[in-house]
Amino acid sequence: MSIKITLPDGSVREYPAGVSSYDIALSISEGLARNVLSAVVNGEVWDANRPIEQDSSVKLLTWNDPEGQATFWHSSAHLLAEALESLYPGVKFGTGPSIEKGFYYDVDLGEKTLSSDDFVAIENKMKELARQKNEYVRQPIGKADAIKYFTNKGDEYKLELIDGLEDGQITLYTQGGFTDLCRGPHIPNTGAVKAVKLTNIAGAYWRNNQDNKQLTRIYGITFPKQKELDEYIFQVEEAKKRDHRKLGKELDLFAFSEKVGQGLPLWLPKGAMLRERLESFLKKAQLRAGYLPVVTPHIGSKALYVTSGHWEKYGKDSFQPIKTPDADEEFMLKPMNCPHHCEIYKTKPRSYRDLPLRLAEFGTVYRYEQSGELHGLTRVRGFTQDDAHIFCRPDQVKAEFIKVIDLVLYVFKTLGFDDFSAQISLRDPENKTKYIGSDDLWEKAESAIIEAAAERSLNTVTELGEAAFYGPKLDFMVRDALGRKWQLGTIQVDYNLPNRFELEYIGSDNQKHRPVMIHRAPFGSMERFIAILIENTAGQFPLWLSPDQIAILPISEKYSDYAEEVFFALQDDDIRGFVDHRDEKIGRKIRDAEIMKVPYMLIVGEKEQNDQQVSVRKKGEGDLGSMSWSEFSTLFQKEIKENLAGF
RNA sequence: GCCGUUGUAGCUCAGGGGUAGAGCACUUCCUUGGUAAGGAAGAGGUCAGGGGUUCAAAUCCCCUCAACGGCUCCA
Repeated sequence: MSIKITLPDGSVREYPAGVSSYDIALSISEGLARNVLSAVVNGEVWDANRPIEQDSSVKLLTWNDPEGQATFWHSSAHLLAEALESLYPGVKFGTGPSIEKGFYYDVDLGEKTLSSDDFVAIENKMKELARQKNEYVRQPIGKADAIKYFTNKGDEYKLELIDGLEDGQITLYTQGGFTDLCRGPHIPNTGAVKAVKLTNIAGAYWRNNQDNKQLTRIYGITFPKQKELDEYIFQVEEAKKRDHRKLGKELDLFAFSEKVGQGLPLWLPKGAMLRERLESFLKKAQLRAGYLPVVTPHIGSKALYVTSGHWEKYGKDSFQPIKTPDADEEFMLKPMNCPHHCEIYKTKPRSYRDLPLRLAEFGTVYRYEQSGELHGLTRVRGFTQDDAHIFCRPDQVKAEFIKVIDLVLYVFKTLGFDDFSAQISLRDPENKTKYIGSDDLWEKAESAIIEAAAERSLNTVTELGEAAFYGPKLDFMVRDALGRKWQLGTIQVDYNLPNRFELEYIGSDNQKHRPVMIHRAPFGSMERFIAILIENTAGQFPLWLSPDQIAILPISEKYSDYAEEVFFALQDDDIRGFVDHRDEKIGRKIRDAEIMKVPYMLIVGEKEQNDQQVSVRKKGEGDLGSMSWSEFSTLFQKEIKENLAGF
C-alpha cells in the first residue's frame, strides 16, 4: 500500500506506508537525510524515524529550524540524563526539556551535591555516549506498565508525572542504556551531538512549587559542530561586556554600598545626569499628552494602605511601618503611588467634563524584594516609577489605553528599543475568585485591552492568570544582554482602587458614577529602564542622553585657558562636558575619552587657538577636522534633533 | 526566602598553614606634547565580618553579611 506525502513546496510524492521522514529525506538527498533531526507531520513534531502510515503533510526539520534545534536539545537532555545515571547510579529524574538556548535536566541526587567542578566528567561521558550513535527508540506503553517500570526503578518523580497522563498517551524513549518517560520527539541517534557544554547548575523546585523539594537543575547546550559551540561561547562573552552592572561601574553611572543596603542604588553624577535627561524627555512628552504633574511624599499613613487593600495583601512582606515618637501613628514607606493619587482625585468633586484626569509623578517607591531576587538595577528595593494614573469614564478606557500605547511606542522608538514584545495578562478563567471586581467589568477591561493592542497592531502574547488581582494589564517586555526577559512599560486597568477609595464623578445625568483608573508607566522604573538602555546601547548613549557630551582636550597646559573659554561658550548652548586639564599627552586624553564613551572630543592647541576653532573628533569615527565653535554647536544640535525626530 | 558558587588594594585579578603580590587607577617629580596608553618615584590592604582548629590562619572548619547563576516571588 502506498501513501501520499505532501511537502512544504506543495509537491506530492508517493511512498510505501510506514515510510519515515528520514526515508523521505533520503529519497531527496543523502545530505538532507544526514541533517534531518525531526519532522512536522500533519502539524505535529515527530521523530524522523517514526513510521508514517497515512497520507500526510511533512516538513523536514534540520538545525536551521527552531523546532529542529528544540528536538536536538531535548535529545541532548536525555543524553545528559544517561551520563548522570551512569556516573551517579540511583539518581532520580524530574523533567528535562529543551529551552530557548539549550536544555536542562532536574535531578535528585540524594545526599550528593554537584558542582561545576563535576561538569568536565559529565561532559566527557556525554560525548562518549554520543559517539556510540545510539538510536532514540520510541515505545508506546500502557499506563500500568509504565507505573510498574518506574516503581521498579524507584523514580517517584516520573510516577507523579505518569499520574497526570492518560492511558494510551504514554511513551518511553530509550537510547543506549537509558529509558525515560517522554512524549518526544527525538533525533534519530545520539551521533549528531558533537559539541557539549554544561553551563550552570541551580536549585529548582519540583513542579515549580516552593513547597516541594528542591532538585538540582543542570543547564547545558549542545551543537552539531564544535565551531558552533565556540561561536556561542564567544557571543555569551561579548554579551557579558554589555552587562549594565559592569558598564555602570566602568562608566561611573551607579553603585551599591553594603552600608546603604541591598538593592538600594546610589546614582553617581554621570548616572544622575542620564536619568535627569530621560525624565525631562518624558515629562515634556507627557505634558503634550495632557498629563498633569503632581508630587506626593515618600511615606503615607498605614491607614492609606489599609484602605487601598495593599496592607492586607502585601503588608507582611513590606518594609514594616515607621512609628512616630509619641503617638500610635504608623507610616509606610510607599510601595506605590496610586493611593496618594487617589487622594488627590478626592480633593474636590469631579465632573464627567474633568475626565480623563491624568496625574503624573516620578514617584520613588520601596518594596521589600526577596534578597535572592535582587539583580543590579533591574530588581531593586528602592526605585522610581515614571508613574501616572488616568481617571476616566468607563467609555473612555479604550481610547485612553490606545493613547498610552502610543506614548510607550514613541518612547521605545526614540530610544531605539525595537526588540520588545507586548504581553497581555488576563485573569485565570479557572480561578476567578483570586481577582477583585465583577465578571462584567473584567470582560470589558480585557476586551478593551485586546482591541486597543490590535488597533495599534502590537505583536502580542496573551498570558492567562498573569493579570494583577485588581485588573488586566498590557506589559512591554524586553530582553537584557544575556537574554533574560524584563517588564518595562506597563498599562494596567484597575477597578479596585476606585471602589476602595470611593472615587466618584458627577455624570451628565447628574448622578454619581465611579471612574475607572489606569495605571501606566512607559519606562516602568527609571532603574530597570536605564539598565536595559545601558545593555542595548553598550553604554554608547545617544548624544542627547550622554552624561558628558563633549570632552575638551588641550594639547598642553598652554591651551588650558582657551579650552575653558570654549567650554563656557558651549555650555551656553546647553552642551555638557568637561575640560581634561591633566598633564598628559593628547593621545592619552583621547584614549581615556574614548573609553568613557564621550561622543565628541574637541582638541585645542596652538592652531585652534589662533584660528578660534576646535578640532572635532567623533567617538568611534575619528577626526572630523577643524571648525569654528558655532559650526560645531550647529552640527551638535542637528544630531540631537535627529535623535529626537518626531519630538 | 531556597539551592549552588564566590568574596585578596579604588578597578581587574594572581597567590595560598610560616603574618601580602601584579597591572591599571591614585600622589609627587620630570616631560609641554597633534588624534586610542611618555618616563620615574611613592602611597595604598585587620585578605568581607565574627568564631573555632593550630605553636602559627588570608589559606582549614563553622556562622553571619554581600555579590553572582538559577528557582520561587514581584502591588
